[in-house]
Amino acid sequence: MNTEKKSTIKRKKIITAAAAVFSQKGFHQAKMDEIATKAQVAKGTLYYNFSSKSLLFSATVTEGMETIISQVREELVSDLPFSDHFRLLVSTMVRLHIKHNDLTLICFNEISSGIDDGVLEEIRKVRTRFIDFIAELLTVGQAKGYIKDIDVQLAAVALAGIIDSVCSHILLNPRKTSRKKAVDTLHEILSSGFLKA
Amino acid sequence: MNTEKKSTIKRKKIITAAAAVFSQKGFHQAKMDEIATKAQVAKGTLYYNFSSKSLLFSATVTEGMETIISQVREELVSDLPFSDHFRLLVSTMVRLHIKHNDLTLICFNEISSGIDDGVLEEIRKVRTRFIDFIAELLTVGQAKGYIKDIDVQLAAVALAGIIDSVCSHILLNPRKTSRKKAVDTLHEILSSGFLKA
Amino acid sequence: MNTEKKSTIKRKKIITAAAAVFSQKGFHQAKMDEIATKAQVAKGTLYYNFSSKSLLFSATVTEGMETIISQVREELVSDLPFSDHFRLLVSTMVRLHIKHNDLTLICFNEISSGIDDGVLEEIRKVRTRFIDFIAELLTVGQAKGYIKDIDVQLAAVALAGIIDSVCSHILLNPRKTSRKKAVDTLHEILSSGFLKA
Amino acid sequence: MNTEKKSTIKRKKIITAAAAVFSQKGFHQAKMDEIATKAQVAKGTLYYNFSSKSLLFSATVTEGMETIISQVREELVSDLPFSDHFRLLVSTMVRLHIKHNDLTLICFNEISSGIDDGVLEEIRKVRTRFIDFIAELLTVGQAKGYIKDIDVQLAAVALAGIIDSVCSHILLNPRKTSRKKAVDTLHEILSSGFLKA
DNA sequence: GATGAATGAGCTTTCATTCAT
DNA sequence: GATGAATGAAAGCTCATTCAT
Repeated sequence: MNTEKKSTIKRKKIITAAAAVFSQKGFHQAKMDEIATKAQVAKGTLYYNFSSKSLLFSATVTEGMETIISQVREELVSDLPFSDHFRLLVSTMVRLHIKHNDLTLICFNEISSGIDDGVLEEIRKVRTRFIDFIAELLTVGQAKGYIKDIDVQLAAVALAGIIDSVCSHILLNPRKTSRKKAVDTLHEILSSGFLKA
Repeated sequence: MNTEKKSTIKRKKIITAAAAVFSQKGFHQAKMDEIATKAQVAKGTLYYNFSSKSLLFSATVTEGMETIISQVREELVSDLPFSDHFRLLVSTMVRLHIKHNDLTLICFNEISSGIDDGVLEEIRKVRTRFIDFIAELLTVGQAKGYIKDIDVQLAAVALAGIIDSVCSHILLNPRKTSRKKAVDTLHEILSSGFLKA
Repeated sequence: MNTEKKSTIKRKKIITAAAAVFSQKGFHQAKMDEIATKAQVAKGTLYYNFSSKSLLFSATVTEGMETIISQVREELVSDLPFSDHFRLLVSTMVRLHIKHNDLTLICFNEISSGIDDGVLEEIRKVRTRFIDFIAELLTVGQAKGYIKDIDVQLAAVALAGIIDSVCSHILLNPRKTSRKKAVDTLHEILSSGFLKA
Repeated sequence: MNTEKKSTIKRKKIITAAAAVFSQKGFHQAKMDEIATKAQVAKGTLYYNFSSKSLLFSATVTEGMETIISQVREELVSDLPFSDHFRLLVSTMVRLHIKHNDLTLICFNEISSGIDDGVLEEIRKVRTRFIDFIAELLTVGQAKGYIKDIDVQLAAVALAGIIDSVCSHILLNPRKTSRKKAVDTLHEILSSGFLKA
């Protein structure tokens, strides 16, 4: 038991370090050396726990995204009337998106960059997993009669994209754009679109 | 005249090949050897025309995006009534986004991954340039009284993000999602939002 | 103990190989491949131990020169009367200069050729270190009343130069010039100059 | 005639530029591009006049050294009594050595650095030519009864080495060492050696 | 005679991965 | 389980040289 725990702790240290480095540098620019140093572990230990860089990346992303999804789920449990609930959804997603910027960056931007095909597939699954989760939320909204009768899958993709884009913009231009204003605008657009009634 | 044309032609061949390889493989996985082969020039010629991989990347993105912007501008000249015009805007952007998938992929996804700082800055400028262009279109719509009084900059970011996300989805799941349906859904969302009236 | 020794041994093998190749080919013409082959290690091992070619060069020169200096110092310990002692100094320097031709060649000839500035500075320090060592010997001679009252720094530079030049000449024309004759002539010149009394 | 002159002028411009660049950067670090730029000539023109970099180097050194030798010869014509004449020899050589530092640097320091064998041979000849010239001066001195009966060839090598070394030292430490003091010390050593009478 | 765009062999350096300890 | 010295394939980049104009 002790031994197993010890190794579990090391595994976590590695994943945490990996998440930080991967998100900061991107897959190809992240070096196993740096991850090992940051995790306070010898390089060999990385390979003892994950058989390749790609697999470490895969594990990092997958586990991280699971965490985010469960956090969103937790925070959305509420008894607010729907109009407030939709606003909460938007602001929660923005907050968590920014908080876990490392992972979302990886998950939404590093899709193309020439990683092992097998691993790429894994990353896509994670992304799909996230989209499905959003679609699920939208379906609930439709069932309750608040959300329009549109293709939830596509709508989820659109929602993820719009939030990712706006959050990245906030992080890149923190002076020009306040988070509150961003949430307001997002909420406005997502509620009733661009056009005047 | 002939000499000048010749060098221009070679430059273009290189840029074209670079766009293809960069978008397919991402910056770090794209190899100068492959670009050279695809452009049917010697590797040295790459460096004779662009002093580094980063600069070639930068030139590829910048020139490509300029092309896209001017194409959108061209296609949007029309005398349609506004409701149709907005639909045209959406469908045009989707079409061109998909057509120039190489460049949009690079431009919207390769922002983080450890490229030279100077070049990164350049890429950001290109992205900003595109956002500004969209914002400009939205401002015109506001002036004509069709578009809501929202922050155009943020709205442009949102618009770019939503289109990018949906187009990537179409390309990744060509069987599941037809382009027409995607445009319809996008138009619906962008016109009047997710919520029932 | 064993582990430490092993890495030390490899380091030494590399330095030895590097000294041979650098002196034979000069800094720019020396190839890391050749040094690796000669040291019987993989090229990566060179970089594992020395972070760049320049630094390997620097280490090679510095460590080598230290060795020479301590050898000269050892061999000069003697109780000979001064007149013999001065002859011993000259012949010892000639012998060691020729024996360690690799290093002296590097140290006195490769000063200009476009190496990293930082490393160049290091090489200059080594050279200065050697000159200072000679100056120290001359100062002792002055204290004992045998050596003229001249600027020891300049005299040391002159002494190093004359010996370097003559030794190179011997090595280049081994048939024409015997080492004994060279030492005799050097001793004559250094003792009482070119001019008749 | 006109055409020939024109090409001669270009040849000279190239040689001048080459001397500057080679001496500043050393053979391997000197780039044909830089020489062409400095000579205000297209790169092809370099190859039109000199079939390779090595040959350009060779020509540069040879022609330069010829110039120096004839300058020394000119300046040494004098009717001074010998004691003054020897001092003049030393100070003249120092002055010209420093003035033509480019060439002397090349000629005395770039001998080893992995240039084409054929060219290396050429450079050695130039060096020998210079040594022979000095030896010739010494022989005259011996004939006149002022210079000791030592091997003139070796003595010339020694003289060249000592002057090269001291001059380099002056150039490297211009603040610490005045040229006058250097000439005085050199003259003292070369006249009557290091030892007290 | 003169040019400069084009070439490609060859170099230094990086870094994921392995394996003896 | 854990380590880190050692590896070597692979990549970006340089630059002397060529040749069509």
